[in-house]
Amino acid sequence: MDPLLKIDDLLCFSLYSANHALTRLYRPLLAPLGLTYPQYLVLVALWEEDGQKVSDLGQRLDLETNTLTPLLKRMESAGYLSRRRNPQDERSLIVSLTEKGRGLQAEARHISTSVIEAMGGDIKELIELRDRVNALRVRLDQT
Amino acid sequence: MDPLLKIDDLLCFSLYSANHALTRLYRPLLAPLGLTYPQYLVLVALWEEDGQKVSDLGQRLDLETNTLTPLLKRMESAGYLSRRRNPQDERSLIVSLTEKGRGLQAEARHISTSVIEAMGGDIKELIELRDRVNALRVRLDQT
DNA sequence: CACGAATATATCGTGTACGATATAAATAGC
DNA sequence: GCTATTTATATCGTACACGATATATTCGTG
Repeated sequence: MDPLLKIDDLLCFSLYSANHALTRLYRPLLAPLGLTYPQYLVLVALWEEDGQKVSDLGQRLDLETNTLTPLLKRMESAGYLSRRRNPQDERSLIVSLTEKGRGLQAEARHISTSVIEAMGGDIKELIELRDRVNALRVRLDQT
Repeated sequence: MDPLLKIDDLLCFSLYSANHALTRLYRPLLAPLGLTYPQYLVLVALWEEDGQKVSDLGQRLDLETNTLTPLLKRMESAGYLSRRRNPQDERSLIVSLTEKGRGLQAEARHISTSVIEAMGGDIKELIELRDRVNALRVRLDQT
């Protein structure tokens, strides 16, 4: 049988499944903050640069507005960010951190540490894997 | 700033995003067959071993019944598989391929080829990446 | 300046994911 | 052989993901 047609042989399955495993790892770490894993990624993006447009976040996270709009509304309800129309262009929406949203960054350091530890702790190895997976992602997006 | 707190620096994000990119790659390939990517993975698992219990599939694919039950019902409606109670133990459900479901395996070879090509085509490199990602997944599942 | 095209976000429908809970069948102890 | 427990699947509620479509704002061209 084609060796690439067994479930454990598929790179696509290993990525699919590793992503699930990561979500499961993050869940209990983020639950106390009332955050999901995609919401956490939004926070990371905003900590890196506050006041982004929805389309900026979409580009950074590779998500469409049909995913982001309801997600951002939930985060707004939870008090982590604000959504305001851009006065320069009323079509676009500026997403900004609240004080509460900025404050979570301190907690996040602890989460990062836990995740890296669960992944094995070898930073050099993790960075190499990250770069390879990122390279694959870029290649796939070009298609 | 902590270099592991920038969105592009997170291994978790690269996996999350590569998984999305893969789903997008598979979508147009699977759409003509009326299949989603997780449904395709179920077929791959059944091509490898037909007549598995729902719990076997769950273990192989790392999914719960709350995900699999509706997914398998949709695939049954589409005529790709049958769901029958195990006569030896009426609690469990045996999932078996129909003729139609088995027949898709020929088409899958073409899909596999397209995907590998989109990934860059270097099988050796892909296998190495797969093994590394799988090792990470195993480590995460142990936690 | 009018109006069609382009842009930015929002809405809708379907399909995963998964925690929590429910239901039904089998098993273990007594 | 009867009941408590365990096991296997199913159901429910919430939250992504995303194709398709809608709405509102801006831009471009005559």
